[in-house]
Amino acid sequence: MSLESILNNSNNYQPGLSIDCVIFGFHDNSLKVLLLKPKFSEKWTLPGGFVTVDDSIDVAAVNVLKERTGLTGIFLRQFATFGDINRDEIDFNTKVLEFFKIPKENAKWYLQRFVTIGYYALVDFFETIPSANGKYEIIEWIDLNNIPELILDHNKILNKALENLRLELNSLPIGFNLLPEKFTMTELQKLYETILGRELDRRNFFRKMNSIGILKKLDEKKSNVSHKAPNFYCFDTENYQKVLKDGLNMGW
Amino acid sequence: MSLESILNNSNNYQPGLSIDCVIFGFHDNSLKVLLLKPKFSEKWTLPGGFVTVDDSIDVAAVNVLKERTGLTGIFLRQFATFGDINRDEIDFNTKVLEFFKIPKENAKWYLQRFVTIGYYALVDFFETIPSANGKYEIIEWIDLNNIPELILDHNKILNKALENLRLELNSLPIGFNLLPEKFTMTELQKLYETILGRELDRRNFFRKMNSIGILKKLDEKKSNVSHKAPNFYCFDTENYQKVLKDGLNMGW
DNA sequence: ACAAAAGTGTTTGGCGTACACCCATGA
DNA sequence: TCATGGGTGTACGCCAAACACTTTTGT
Repeated sequence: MSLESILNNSNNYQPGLSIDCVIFGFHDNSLKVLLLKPKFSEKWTLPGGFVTVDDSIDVAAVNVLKERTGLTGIFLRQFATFGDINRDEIDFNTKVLEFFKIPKENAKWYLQRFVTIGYYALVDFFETIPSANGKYEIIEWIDLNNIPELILDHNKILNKALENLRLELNSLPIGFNLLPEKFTMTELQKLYETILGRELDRRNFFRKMNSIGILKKLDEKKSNVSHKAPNFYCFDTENYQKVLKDGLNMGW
Repeated sequence: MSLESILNNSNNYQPGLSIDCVIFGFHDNSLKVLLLKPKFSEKWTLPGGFVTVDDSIDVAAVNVLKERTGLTGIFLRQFATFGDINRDEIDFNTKVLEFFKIPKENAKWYLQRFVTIGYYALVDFFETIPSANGKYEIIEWIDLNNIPELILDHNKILNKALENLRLELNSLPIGFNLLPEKFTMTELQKLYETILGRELDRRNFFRKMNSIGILKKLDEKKSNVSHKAPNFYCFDTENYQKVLKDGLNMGW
C-alpha cells in the first residue's frame, strides 16, 4: 500500500498506530532479519504497516508479513508496544513527505505522534519472496551480527524481539517455520545456537531434542559429505502443534 | 480526569488508544485486583485511562496508577496490547455517552475504534488509597478467586496479566511491592502460592528464598501466635534491586 | 502436656554437563 | 587410511522434591 493511497484513505486507518515486524529467517547457519532500505533515508528500517479501523492488530501484522514475504500461516507473536515520546517519528515522517513531495496539508494523518506495536515472525528463508514496496526501497536479509543503524527506535525494537525470542525458546519448540522440511540435527542445533548466541554440546542437544518427541527420523541421509552421513529429520506436525499449544519447560 | 474534560480536549489525546491496568495487591493471604464498578454498567471494569499526545505510554500508565492508588514508584510492567476487532468498545462507549447525556456529535473522539495497552502493577495493599473517579463509580479490591464478569475483553486482559506475572516469577524477585515492610516467611510463601495457584513445600521454600540473598532476618518475632513465633524478615533493598536488574533463574 | 506451626537436617532421584568412544563417509 | 563430523554410552554433580525430626509458643 503506497503512502499516497493511505493518505487518501486516512479515514480507514487507525490514527497514530503502526505495526513493526521483525522477520527472522535462517540461512548459512546464521540468523537473518528482513530489513528495508528506503531511498529517502540513510538508515534502514523494519518492515511495517498501519492498522485499518476494521482489522484487528494481529490481522494487520499478518498483512505486513504477507506483503513483505508472500507467506501466510506463519509463526507470529506480538512482543511489545513502543510509545516513548522521543521516538521522533514526526521529524522522520516530515522528511518522508518532503521526499515524496506531498504537501503537509494533505498529510495530517501521517504527521501525528505514533505508537507502534512490535511483532516478530519466524519464516523459511527459501520460501520467502522479499518484496520491496515500489521502486523507492530495497528489501534484504541482513545478518543478525551485522545490523546497521536503523531509523527511530527500530534498533531497540529489534533487540527486544530477539530477547523475547530467546525467552520463548524455553517454552516453545521452534524450527518448524525456520527450517526447510528436511534437515539434519546439526542444522537444527546451529539454529538454536545462533538464536541463543552461544554454543551447545552436540551430543546433549541430540538427546534433548529427541526426548521432546517432535522429530521424526527419516529414512534418508545427507550425501556428499566427507564424513559419516547425517540423518535427515522432519518435524512431527501433530506432536509439534501439541507441544506448541501446551508449552514445554526446558532451560537453555 | 472526567470524560467531559477529555472530550473537550480531545486534541490532546492520542486517538483510539487506551491504557488498562491490572493492579495486584495482597491481603488476607490472597491476591486481590483493584476493580471499578461504574454506575452506568452492570459489569465491572479494569481501571484505565488515555494517552496524551505528549506523554509516553509508560507515563500514561503511571498516571492511571497514581490516580487510582495514590502511589508512585511502583512495579509496573507492560504485558500486551489488545486490538481485536470484536472488542465492542464502540457499543459500550455509546452507552456511556447515553448515561452521561453527552450528544454523540460532541464525542467523535470517544466513538472510534480503540486499541488498549495492558499493564500490570504490584502494590502494597495497606499503602493503597483506592480512589473512585467522582460519584459515578466505586472502586474495590476483588479477590482473584472471585472475579466478576468484566466489560469488553477485560477478563481476557486480566487473565493475560496473571499469566505474565506467573512467568515473571521465574526471572524476578517479587514481594517487595506487595508485602508490608516486615513479614514472615510464611506470608511470603502464601504470596507465591496465591500467584502460582498451587501449594509449595514450606521447608524447601524457606531454603530457596534464603539462598537468593534478598532477605534480611530481623531481630524480631511475631507474637500472639499459639505456636512457635515466626521470625520477621525484610527485603535487603540493595540486593533486591540488583537481582531485579540482573534477573534470576528459578523454576517454580 | 498438647496442638500447631517454625525451623533444620537428610535422603533420593532426575537431569544437565562433560566427555570417552565407536561409526560412516569422501578424499 | 586418515580426517571429519555423526551417533551412542556413561559417569559425575547439583538441585529440587520429599520427608523425619526438633524447637518454640499459647492454651
